[in-house]
Amino acid sequence: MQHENLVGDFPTFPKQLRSKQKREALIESAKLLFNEKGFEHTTAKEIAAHAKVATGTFYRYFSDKRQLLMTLIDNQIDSMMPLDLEWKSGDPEKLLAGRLEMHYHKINEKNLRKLMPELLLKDAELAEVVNEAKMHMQGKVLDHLQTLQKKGLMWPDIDIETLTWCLQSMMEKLQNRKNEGVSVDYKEFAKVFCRTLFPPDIIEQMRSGKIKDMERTVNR
Amino acid sequence: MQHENLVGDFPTFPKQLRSKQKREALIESAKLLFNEKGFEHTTAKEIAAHAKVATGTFYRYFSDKRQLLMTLIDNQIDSMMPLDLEWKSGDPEKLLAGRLEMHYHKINEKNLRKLMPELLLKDAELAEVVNEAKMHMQGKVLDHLQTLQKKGLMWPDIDIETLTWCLQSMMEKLQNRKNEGVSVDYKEFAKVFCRTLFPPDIIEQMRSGKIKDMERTVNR
Amino acid sequence: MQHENLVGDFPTFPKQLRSKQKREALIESAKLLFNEKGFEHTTAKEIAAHAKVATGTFYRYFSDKRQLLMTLIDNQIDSMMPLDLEWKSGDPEKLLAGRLEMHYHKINEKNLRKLMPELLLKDAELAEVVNEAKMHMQGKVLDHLQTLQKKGLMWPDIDIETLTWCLQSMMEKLQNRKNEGVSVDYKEFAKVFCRTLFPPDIIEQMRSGKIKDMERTVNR
Amino acid sequence: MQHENLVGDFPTFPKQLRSKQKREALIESAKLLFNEKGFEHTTAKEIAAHAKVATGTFYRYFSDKRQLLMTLIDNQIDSMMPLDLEWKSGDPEKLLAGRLEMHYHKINEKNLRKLMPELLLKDAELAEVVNEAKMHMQGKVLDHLQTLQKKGLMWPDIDIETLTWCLQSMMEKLQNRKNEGVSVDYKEFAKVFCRTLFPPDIIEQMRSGKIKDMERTVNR
DNA sequence: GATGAATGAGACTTCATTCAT
DNA sequence: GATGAATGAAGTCTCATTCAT
Repeated sequence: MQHENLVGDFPTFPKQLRSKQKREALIESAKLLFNEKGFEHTTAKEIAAHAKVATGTFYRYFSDKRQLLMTLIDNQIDSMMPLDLEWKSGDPEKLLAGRLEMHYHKINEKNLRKLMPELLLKDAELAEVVNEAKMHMQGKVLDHLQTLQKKGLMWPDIDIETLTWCLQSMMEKLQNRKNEGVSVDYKEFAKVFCRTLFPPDIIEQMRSGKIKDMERTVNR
Repeated sequence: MQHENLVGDFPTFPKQLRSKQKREALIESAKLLFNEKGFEHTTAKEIAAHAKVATGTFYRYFSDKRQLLMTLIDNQIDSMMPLDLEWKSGDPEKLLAGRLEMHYHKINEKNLRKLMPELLLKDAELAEVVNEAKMHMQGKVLDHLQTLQKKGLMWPDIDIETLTWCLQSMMEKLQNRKNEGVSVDYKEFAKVFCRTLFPPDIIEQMRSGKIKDMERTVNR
Repeated sequence: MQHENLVGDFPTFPKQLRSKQKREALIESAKLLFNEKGFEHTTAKEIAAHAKVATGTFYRYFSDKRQLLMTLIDNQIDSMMPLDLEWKSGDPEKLLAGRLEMHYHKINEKNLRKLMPELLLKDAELAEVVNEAKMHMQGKVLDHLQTLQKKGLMWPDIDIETLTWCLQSMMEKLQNRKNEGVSVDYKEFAKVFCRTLFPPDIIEQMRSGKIKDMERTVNR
Repeated sequence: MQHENLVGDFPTFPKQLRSKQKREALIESAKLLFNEKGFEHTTAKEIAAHAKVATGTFYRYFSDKRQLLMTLIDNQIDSMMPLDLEWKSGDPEKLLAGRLEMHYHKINEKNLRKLMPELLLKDAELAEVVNEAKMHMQGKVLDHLQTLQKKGLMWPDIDIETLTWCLQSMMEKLQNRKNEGVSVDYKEFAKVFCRTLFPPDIIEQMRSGKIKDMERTVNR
């Protein structure tokens, strides 16, 4: 039969495809609803309904609500990428402002937003997963700052770990702020961040192009 | 007997006293359990049991769990006092380090800890209460920094609101960190904060005593 | 002391008096509240509060809520007196209208009103008490009507028991109606009742005074 | 097989069927238990247990106990149809006796019995629903009696509204009586009702066939 | 696989009754 | 006796999860 041939063109995929779509729909719905009403106040039934599948179907794809949350967080962790801190020559404040904007743009596309805070406090396994990811990022940022410090581009007497932590804290808070719907002027934040990171003379030099290739130059 | 008379002056409010104690016990238990397992995962029954009273007694003192939380937060809000920023002459980093230590010491005595994050996102009334408090504090800090900026003690080209926000963010995060049990080296944080606030030459002048009475000096 | 003498005039009564007053207050409050919100929806605490005594005091005077209800009903039963059916000469409709009015006036002074219906259905003991009272009244009415029938004043072929029951039913319903606040025109009801009781020629005779002493006369 | 096709025409709505059955079971259980122990003393859990479903299932079909009661009453209201009063020629007492019997037979098949009295007094919405139904019926009866009065078949000087109310009251009481399990001799009641409605000469005429078609005759 | 009705444990809350003061 | 805080059993209702179709 012709019909069968037509169908045959997608031999076994349709099922798997539909499956994947349902899974995705569930994840999307969960993300949306968790953000809107919080994990505890979102019911499995609601998620299923929003994803236009039956309640029972929920449990075909996820062993339980918690597991769905885990999945969500797994997805999100990628988005918790560290801020790109590859300094190029030029005005560091402008550069950073641009980086910040892009960073948050990327993040907010797949953000779990307000979800995590309380949850992490109660679920050891969850907390560990997230923490590991944070550590990893923190490490990357740390490396960078250390390099910069070695090159003499940063305050020499500041503890890099503390600084890293401060940076990340502000980044997280900034993200919260965005989540709350407050518009953010990246330029101003970049200014503050730069003051925290670099001594004023270095900023001046960077701005005037005297420090061209920050990756290699050490000129103090 | 005279003693009896003396005692008689506080005509033994046993009921009221015990009442207050029970109320306190409930509050303490709630604080503990909320922090341990989170608001949603703590039941009224548990709180009552932990406070060694009957379930019904819980409802004598609080209309429900949420109201108890409100009480907790009310208590805590006082502790969300802004950091004391009255700059005296002397090394600003040392000064700030001392202030930070004292600030967090005070706060942590009555801390709600990990409680709030998720909750605030969903409960409009709650959020408002807390937000108002935050606004108030932010206002105080803002005033201070504005004064300092006018006196020419701070970076002249930085947006004070942004700066205030950054400071407060870091303060909050620092508190979180303490809550997580990580020990904090206030000195290092003070250093970072000072870099963010003051240009290096000013710090130098403060340190060397050239700026003696920061409250009165205006050297623009 | 004079004062003691004055007081002494009511040597031990005051306590008992106050006691009685509290008891009465409780009963009154219960009557009021039961009528307003129903037995089940009235709490012991409310009754006590309304009577301006402590909750515990309630249980000094009544072993429990149910017992208070029993007391209420005991009081009320007296008021379930049968309608006075002593026929005098004169217009029977006018006579009956007056009797009806007085009857309901007396009843409504101490009425439990809407209370009983459902309650009686569930509490065997309660039901029995009330039923007994009803029987007793029914008996009285029955006697009267039988006498009237023997005298030939009533429809001769009607079953007196059925008639009695009908009368009482209407009386009860009439009371309900009053309780619901509907104003009642006793004259009209009297007319209907009379038609039910007496053949038209008898009514005519009664009206014209031909039947003078209904207690003794039999003139058919 | 043909049979299978035939069955296929009612494509076996097993879910919906079972659903309906559960709903019915709940309603039946509620009716039974409400009558047995009263509304307030019956718990949702009990109803569910009696209907052999889980507690939660109760709440699938009814938002709460009260709503179930509403349903019950809705069902019952149909049965509160007014007594059929279409008079045909013949002995009016016999006719009425037959009508009464049939009327109560129909009603008692789906009776809520002792349920309503107290409930109606407290639940405004409930009371309204029932009252409306009553009004409607009262209206029908009223119309009939008015017609009869205009035709000169009834006591001319009696207020039809009062009479209607009396009739309905007795009807309701009669129903109560049946509910209490007392057997009822409809003949006797019919006799009383007829005396209340019709003057004796009319009854005589009806009986002797002089008033043949009561729907058309007007002998004023 | 999909469906959604069914389940029942457990959270929340009320209130009759007791009891220490 | 009086008080009213305390008790805890019991009712209401929700929702994560299962399971028959």
